[in-house]
Amino acid sequence: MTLRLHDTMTRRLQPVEPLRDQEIRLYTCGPTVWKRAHLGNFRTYIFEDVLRRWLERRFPHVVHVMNLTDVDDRIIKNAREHGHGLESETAPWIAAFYEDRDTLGIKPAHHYPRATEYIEAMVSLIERLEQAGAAYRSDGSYYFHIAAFPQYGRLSGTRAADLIAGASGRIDADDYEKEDARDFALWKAVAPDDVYGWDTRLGRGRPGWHIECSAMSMTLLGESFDLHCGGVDNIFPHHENEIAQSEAATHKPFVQLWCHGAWLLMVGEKMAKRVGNVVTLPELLEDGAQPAALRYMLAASTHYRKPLNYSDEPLAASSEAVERLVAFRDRVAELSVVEDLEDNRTVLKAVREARTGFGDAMDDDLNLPEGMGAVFTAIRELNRILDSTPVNDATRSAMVALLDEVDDVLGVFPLVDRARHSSRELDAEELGLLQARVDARAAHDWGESDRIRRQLTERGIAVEDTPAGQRWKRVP
RNA sequence: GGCGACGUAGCCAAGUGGUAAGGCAGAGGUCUGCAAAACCUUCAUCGUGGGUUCGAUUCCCACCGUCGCCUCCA
Repeated sequence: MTLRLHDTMTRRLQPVEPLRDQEIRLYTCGPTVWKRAHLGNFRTYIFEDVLRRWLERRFPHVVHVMNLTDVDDRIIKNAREHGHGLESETAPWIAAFYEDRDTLGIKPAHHYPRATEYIEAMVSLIERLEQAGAAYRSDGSYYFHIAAFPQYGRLSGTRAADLIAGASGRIDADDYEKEDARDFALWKAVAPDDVYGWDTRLGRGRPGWHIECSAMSMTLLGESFDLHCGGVDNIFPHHENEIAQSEAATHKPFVQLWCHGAWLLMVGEKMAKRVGNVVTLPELLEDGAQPAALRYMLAASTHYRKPLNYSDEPLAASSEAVERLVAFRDRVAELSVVEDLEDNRTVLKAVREARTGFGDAMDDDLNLPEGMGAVFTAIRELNRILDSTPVNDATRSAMVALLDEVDDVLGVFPLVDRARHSSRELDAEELGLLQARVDARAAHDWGESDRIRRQLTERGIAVEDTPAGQRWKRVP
C-alpha cells in the first residue's frame, strides 16, 4: 500500500510520489521566534514529526527543512525595547524552541534556515518577480502584484475578489502604499537610520513574511519539491502567497502536496498568543505533565486534521494509554523464554495483523488514532496468551519488533525511558524499606508489608508484587 | 457577508451502504494474603428533520449547534 495524504490544494487524498528519485523533500513552517512556542504550536510540529517519521519508513531518503522566522514586526519591536540586535532577541527563543522540541522527542529537521541568513536569496527572488511583472515598487517597498497571478486563491479556495469585500476589519492595518488592497509586501523599506534593516539592491529594508519561505525552501529543496506543511492558519495567506511568489518567478509548480494540521483548542477556543489562552511546555511540566503523555495526546488522541480540545482529561487518558503500552513493553522485555518450543502461531498472527493494521492506517492519511486501535487490540490478545503460555525467543522478538515499529512513529518510549533514568536513585532509607518489606513478606507478616507499601507510596514509589518478586517504580 | 471544518457512549476517539475499532473512566468477575498489572463480562443505534435505497450512522437536502479562516496566529 502506498502512503496517501490529504492535499489541501485538491482537497482529496493524493499518493505521495517523490518528484526526484526516491527522495522526499519536506518543508514545514517553523516558529516565529519572538516568544516561547506554546502547546498549540507543538501540535503542528508533532504532526509533522509523525509525518516525517512515517515518510522515513516509506522512502529511502527524506530531507526535512524547517524555517525559523527570526525577523518580523514583533521581534523588532521587542529588540527595540530591549535595545539590542535581532540576534540577541531571538537567540533565547530559538534555544527554548530546541529545548521543547527535544523534550517532546521531535526529531530535529535536517536544516533550520533563518530568514536573516537568506536576505540575498529573497532579494534575488524579488528581482525575478519584478522582471516578470509580478512585483512593483512603491515608496521604496516592494509588493506582489496579485493581478499578475490569475491562479491566486487556488489553495485556500478564496476568490481573490472576495478578499476585499468581506474582510474582517483588519485589511487597513497596513500603512504601506499598495496598488491593490490584496497585494502583499515582499520587501518593506525602512528609514536610513533604522538599525533593523539590510542595505540591498532593493534599498534599505527588511523582508516581508511570505518571501522568506519561498526563498529558503527553493534554495534548499529546489524550485519544485514534494511536501509543504504547516498549521491550517498558514493556508491563507501565507501559503497562498508563497505559491504566488514562487510560481510567478519560476513558472514551475512550487509544491506537489500541501498538508495542514488542525488547531489545538483550549476550552473550545483555539490556543493562540493573541487570544491569551496559551500554555507552554515548561508550565505543563511544572504541573506534573509527562512528556510522553503530552506527545501521545498531541500525536495520537485524534487525527491531525481534526481540532483537539486540550484539557486534563485527554492528557490523563493519554497518560494511561502510554502506561498500558509501557507495561506491555516491559512485560515482553522481561519475558523468560523457553527455547525448545515451536513458534507461537497465534502470537505471530496477532503481531502480523497489528502491523498490517497499523501500517494501513498510517498510509491512509496518517491515521495514527486508528493505527493505535489495531495495536491495542493486539496487546490485549497478546497479554491473554502470555498469561497462560510460555513462548520461545523468536516469538518474543516478533512482539518486540511490533513495538519498535509502532514507537518508531509514536515516539513515546524514549521519553518514558528518559524520565526513568533521570529520576532520583533510591536512597538508603528507601532501599531499607524495600528490603524490610521483602523480609516481612517472607515472614507472611502482611500487616507490616502493607504498612511499608503505604510508606513507600507516600514517597512516590509504587510497589507491586509479581511472581518474580517485588518491583517498584516512581510515580509522578 | 464569503469560504471551510466539525457534531459517534460519562470523557477522548476510529470507522463503514448491511445493524458501530481503540483509549480513559464506571460496574461485576478471575488471579492475588490484600493490592497492582493482566484477563473475562458489561456500558452507544452514530446532532435534529426529511429524502434516495431492499437497507444509512455512512449518500443527498434542510435545520440546529460548535469552531475556524477572510493579510503576517502552528
